[in-house]
Amino acid sequence: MTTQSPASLPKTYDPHAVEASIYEMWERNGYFQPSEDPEAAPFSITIPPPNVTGELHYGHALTYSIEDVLGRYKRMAGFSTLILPGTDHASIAVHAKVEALLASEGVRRRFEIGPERFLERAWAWKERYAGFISHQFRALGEGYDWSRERFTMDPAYVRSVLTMFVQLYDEGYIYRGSRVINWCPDCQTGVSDIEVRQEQRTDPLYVVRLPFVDGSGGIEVATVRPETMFGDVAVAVHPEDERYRRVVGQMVRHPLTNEEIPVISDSFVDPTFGTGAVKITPAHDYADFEVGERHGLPMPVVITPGATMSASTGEYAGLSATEAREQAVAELTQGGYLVRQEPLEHSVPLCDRSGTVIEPMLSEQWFMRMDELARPAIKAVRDGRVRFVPDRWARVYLDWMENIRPWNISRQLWWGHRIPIYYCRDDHVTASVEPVKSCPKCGSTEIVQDPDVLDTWFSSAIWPFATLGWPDETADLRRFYPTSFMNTSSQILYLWIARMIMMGIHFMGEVPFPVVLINPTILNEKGQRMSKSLGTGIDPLEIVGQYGADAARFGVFTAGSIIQQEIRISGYERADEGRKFANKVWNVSRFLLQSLSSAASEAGEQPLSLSLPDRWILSRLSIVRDQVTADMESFDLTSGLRKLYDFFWSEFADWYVEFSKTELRSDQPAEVSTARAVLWSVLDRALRLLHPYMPFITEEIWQRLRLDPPSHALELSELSQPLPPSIMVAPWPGEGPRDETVEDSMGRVMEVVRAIRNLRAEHGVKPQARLTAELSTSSSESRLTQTAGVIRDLAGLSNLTISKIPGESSEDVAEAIAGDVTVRIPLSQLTDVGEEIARMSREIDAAEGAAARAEQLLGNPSFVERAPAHVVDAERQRLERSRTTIEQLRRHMERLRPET
RNA sequence: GGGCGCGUAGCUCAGCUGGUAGAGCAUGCGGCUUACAUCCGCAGGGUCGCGGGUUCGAGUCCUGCCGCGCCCA
Repeated sequence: MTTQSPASLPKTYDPHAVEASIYEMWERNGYFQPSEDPEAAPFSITIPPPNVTGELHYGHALTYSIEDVLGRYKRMAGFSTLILPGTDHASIAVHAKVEALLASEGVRRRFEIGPERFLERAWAWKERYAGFISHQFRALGEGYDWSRERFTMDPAYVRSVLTMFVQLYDEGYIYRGSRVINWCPDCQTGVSDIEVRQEQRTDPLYVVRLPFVDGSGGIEVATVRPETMFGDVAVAVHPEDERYRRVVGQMVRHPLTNEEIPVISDSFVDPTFGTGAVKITPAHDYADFEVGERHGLPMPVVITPGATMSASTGEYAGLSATEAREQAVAELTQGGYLVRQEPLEHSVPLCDRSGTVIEPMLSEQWFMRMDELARPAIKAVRDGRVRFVPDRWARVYLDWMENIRPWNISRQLWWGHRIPIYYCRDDHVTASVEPVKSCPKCGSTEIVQDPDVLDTWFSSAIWPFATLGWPDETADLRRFYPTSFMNTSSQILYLWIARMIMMGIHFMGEVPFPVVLINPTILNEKGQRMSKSLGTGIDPLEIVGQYGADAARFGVFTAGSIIQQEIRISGYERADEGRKFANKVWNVSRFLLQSLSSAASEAGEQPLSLSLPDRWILSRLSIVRDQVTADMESFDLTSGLRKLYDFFWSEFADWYVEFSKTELRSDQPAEVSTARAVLWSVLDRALRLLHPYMPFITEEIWQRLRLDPPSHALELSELSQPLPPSIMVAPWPGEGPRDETVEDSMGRVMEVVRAIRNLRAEHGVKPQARLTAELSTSSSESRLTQTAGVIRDLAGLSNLTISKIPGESSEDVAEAIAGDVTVRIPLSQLTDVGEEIARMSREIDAAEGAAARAEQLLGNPSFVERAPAHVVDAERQRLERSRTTIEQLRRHMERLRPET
């Protein structure tokens, strides 16, 4: 951070010169840590932990900046604020990365080097990449408490996970069982249902005839996977299907295995699909597995974890599934069993992680019973103890929760939390957080631990309290649980949000957070979901490097509403807009600091004497303050930032700063010192409002601003000496004065200025030319006389006269009407009469249009009768004003015309 | 098949409980006006996807279609 004299600001804001040192200053002073003040209410967020191997893309900048904006706002508003950062160990993702690395070294499978060496490599990988994410967070300005950073494989966190497992095991929620699971042959592990995505494909459907053993014909079944026929144990038909009623109970001879299998009836069969008869392969199909269970059928596994045919398939053994399929089709054709084949559009399960086709496979795994745990979590959302923003997501959550299925929590991987289950030689099972040395049942010391690890999402389910120290009753846990807010993408609503709510209630007795903001999916300019691994992501550091962190944040908040389902980031236009905005803020501040430090500031103590423009900007700021505060509370962060943008640029810079130039030149010392105080305090308050969004530039300017507030400025800003050391810990601006009359008056003054500018532009008057103008109004002229100076300066006038009623002009004039004010400028100062007449008729056309519309509305009796009084009244006034305008302009044109 | 979101100016998007359509970028004209040319002033540009309906009045509510996307089965 620079500490030179306030007046020596460079002409252009350079984010890169200041950002790193400002962040370092915040962190060094401990501003990211929660205040110890026992009076301060807590506000806490445990950030959604990114994958430790991943890098953040620009979409993440939205998620994580939302947390930072809320955190900074709440901190300023007096809360003891904790934003706790961390990363997730991402079992499968790390496996994929490390195995790719090993492959490049010629190691084809992790099994070749064994778990110990593999884990060494995994830790090395983690160490190398973990720092990168925190670097990205810092570069974006996220004010997280790094002293409390957590990783899901930290020793303390591991203990939390094992404690969780053992308790759930002891309570009977976790059990070992054989079920058909989603096996990924590429990742070499099972994955849960929600880590599988469906893809529509068209494949040949083979219709195969299975002959009855008694020679009385056969039954036709259809399959897209003939290679699984080695695992067929039955043929099923619908119990009410008349076509097959007689054959239920008969045996058919399987053409590939030559074994006899029964025809059974089960109502799961869809009689309208295919032939209405289906082969049952319990070990390799989810639905067939359930049929197999219901009917007590054998469940032979015929495909190996490596996706090759198992030894039991005879000459097929060792073939890949594809090879086996071709060979089986050939054999069936040859034997005359293949009746026909036809194309079928169906959905194929793919591994979310690797994209490989999932092999449904009977396997022994650890499962968790979810229905009972889901019940209170459903209730919590129904009661509103957890609220979704936007609220439509509550239904998506409830739909899933109400149909929840057992969760396969074991993974055949090495990187992760090893399942704390120990077996002795006699297969006694012990669950224990601490390593088991001897079997508690038989005393055997031949103990082996279960080889599998837990699903990563199992460990993230306790993130909101494990990070705070659970199962220990830490001070942080007492103070900051439940947390205050959670936000994430819709994609992990089931994987993570639902499970956190269930586990929070189960272990802590309270929901983990009252609000879940589902932020929009960020798409790139082609409309693809932004993802580093798909190569569709933009590195936020690239944006920060090009435009600065504040601009990068501005870009992500203004690209679309954060309430939407998706936001498309097309190019860097919004970040560029943010960069320009930052420069605008910078230059307004630069002007102000120069004005404050100019020689005239030695004018001595003067009382405050607020002019109309002063009162106007103070009132405008009060309104913006209230709106931004409301937007923060309702999480409409896009709206809040837009309002600040408009205020800074279109009101403060474009109008008030220009007004103040006139006031600062005044020969009245009180006027000068008041303008200074107002400038200072408006900038101060506006910077504080903007700080959560654009933390760096606001800090950089505020550090200079705080050095030397002009007299009376602090009372307008509700601050007192000594000023806070950083804008981060300065108070959130309180309510301020609002005055509608003042806003209305200034609105009319601005309208007059615009009218004159418009007149000048349409007559092609050079900007340097100074004109004389005459203003007249039928209503009170005091606001015009009060602001004559600023009107003159802003409209480029050398002379300005103000009168009560428009009189007759002694010379030809151009005329414009701004509300109840008539503006006249002698035509001799403008280009020509023809131009003025053309302009007039355009004006008259516009006024006639407005009048016609109002007339039509007012001519409708039901409008006058039924519309609210103020709407009708507004139309009447509009009509009257338009008519006056038309009349006046017509008269004016009459006078001009004879001379043309 | 069920659910959800989107379709507004050339482009990207705002438009809360219904009351004469806005911003940024782009475009045209004029300007280095001592904070800013990363700027200033002025201007042009929209049958708010299409059809019905409710209403005095609909971009905003209801309904049906069309197109794009996401989620679930």
